[in-house]
Amino acid sequence: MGRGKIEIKRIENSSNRQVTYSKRRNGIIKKAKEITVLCDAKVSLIIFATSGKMVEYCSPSTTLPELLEMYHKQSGKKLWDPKHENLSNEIERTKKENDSMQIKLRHLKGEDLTSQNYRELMDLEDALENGLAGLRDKLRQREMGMENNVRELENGYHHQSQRGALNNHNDYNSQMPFFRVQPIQPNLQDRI
Amino acid sequence: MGRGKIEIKRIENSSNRQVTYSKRRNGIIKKAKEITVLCDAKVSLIIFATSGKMVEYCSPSTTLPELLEMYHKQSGKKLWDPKHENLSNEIERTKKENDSMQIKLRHLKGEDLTSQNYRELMDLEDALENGLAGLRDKLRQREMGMENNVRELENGYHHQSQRGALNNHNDYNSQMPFFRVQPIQPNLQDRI
DNA sequence: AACTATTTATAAGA
DNA sequence: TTCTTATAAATAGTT
Repeated sequence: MGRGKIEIKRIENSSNRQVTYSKRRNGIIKKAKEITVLCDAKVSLIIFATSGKMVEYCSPSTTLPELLEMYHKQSGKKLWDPKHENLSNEIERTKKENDSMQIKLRHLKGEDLTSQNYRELMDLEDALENGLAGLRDKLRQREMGMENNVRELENGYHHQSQRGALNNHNDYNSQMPFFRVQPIQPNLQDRI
Repeated sequence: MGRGKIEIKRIENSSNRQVTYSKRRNGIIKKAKEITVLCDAKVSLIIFATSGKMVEYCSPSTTLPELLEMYHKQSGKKLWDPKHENLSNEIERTKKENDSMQIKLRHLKGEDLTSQNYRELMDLEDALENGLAGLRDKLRQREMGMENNVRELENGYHHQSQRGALNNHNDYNSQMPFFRVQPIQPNLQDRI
C-alpha cells in the first residue's frame, strides 16, 4: 500500500528499512489498540528493531505477566523452564570461572600443587616473583612519597618485609640450617 | 477501511464484533509477519479473544522466552516468579564473588594496588612470600623424588628456578647492582 | 465466505 | 525526520 507494491522480503537499503520499520511499527501498534477496543481483545505486542530497541503494547485491561500466565495455561508451553535453563547455564558458567580462579588463588598461595608439571610450577614461581616485584615497587614508591616517617622506612618496613622470608627460613630450618648465614636475598632491593 | 468509517469503540453487536475480530486478528498477524521479514524485526504478538481463545505469532528467528528475556533486560520489568528471582540472585552473588577473586588475583600479580593501605600491602607481601615458600617446598620435594636426573637437579633446575629471581634482580638492577655478589638465596634450599 | 466500496496504511518522493 | 500523495492493502457492510 503505497506508491508501488513491494515484495515481502528483507529491505536491503538500510535507511529505507529503518523508515519502513518505524511506519509499520506504528501501524501495527495502532491496529493492536484498535482490536483491543473494538473487539474487547487482550493483546500483547512486543517488537524489537534490529538495533535492539524495543516497543511494547499491552491491552490496558491486563498486564504482560497475566497474559503470559494465560498463554501458559492455554498453550501448555512453558515460558519459564527454558528461562530457568538459561539462568542455570549462566550460573554454571560463572561457577566454573569461580572454581578456576579459586584454584589459581590456591596455587598462588603455594597450595594444591601436586598435579602441576615442572613447567607449570616454574611459571607459577615467575608469577609470584613478578607479583612481589610489582608489590615492592608500589611499596617503594609509596615510601618515597612518605617523608614523614623515615624511621619506618629504615626499620619497621624492613623488619616487616622479612616476615614472610623468615617464615620461609623456618619452614626449611630443620633441613638446612647452615645455609642461612646470609640475609634473605629477595628483599635486598627493598633496603636501599 | 470498508464501506463505512467506524468509530474505534467496542462493537456492541456480538456477531459483528466476532467477525471484525477475526478479520483484524488475521490482519495484525499478517502485519507482524511482514515487519519481521521486511525490517528484520523480532516480534511477539499474543491475542486473546473475549472467549479466551488465543492466537500467537513469534518471529521465526527467536522464541518467546528469548524475547521475554530481552524484554526483561530492556524494560527492567519483572515477568518472573520468585524462583527466577532466586536464580538471578545466585548469579549476582556468584558474579560478585568472581569479581572479588579477580581483584585478589590482580593484587597477587602486583597490579591495581593504589587503594591499599600499608597494612594490606604487608599482608599481601606475606601472602606472596608464603606462596613462594609453599611452591619451593613442592619443587624441592619433587626433586628429592627425582633421582634420575642429578644433572638437572644441580644445573638445569637451579638455572631455571632463578629466572624469576633474576627478573626481579633486573627490575632493581639500576638501583642496587652491587648487592648481587651472592647467588640468589631463596633457592639455596633447593640445592641440597 | 465472498464481494466491493471505501477507508486506511504506506512506499516513494520531496 | 516529517510531510505529501499516489497507490496498495485492509476491511465494514453487504450478499
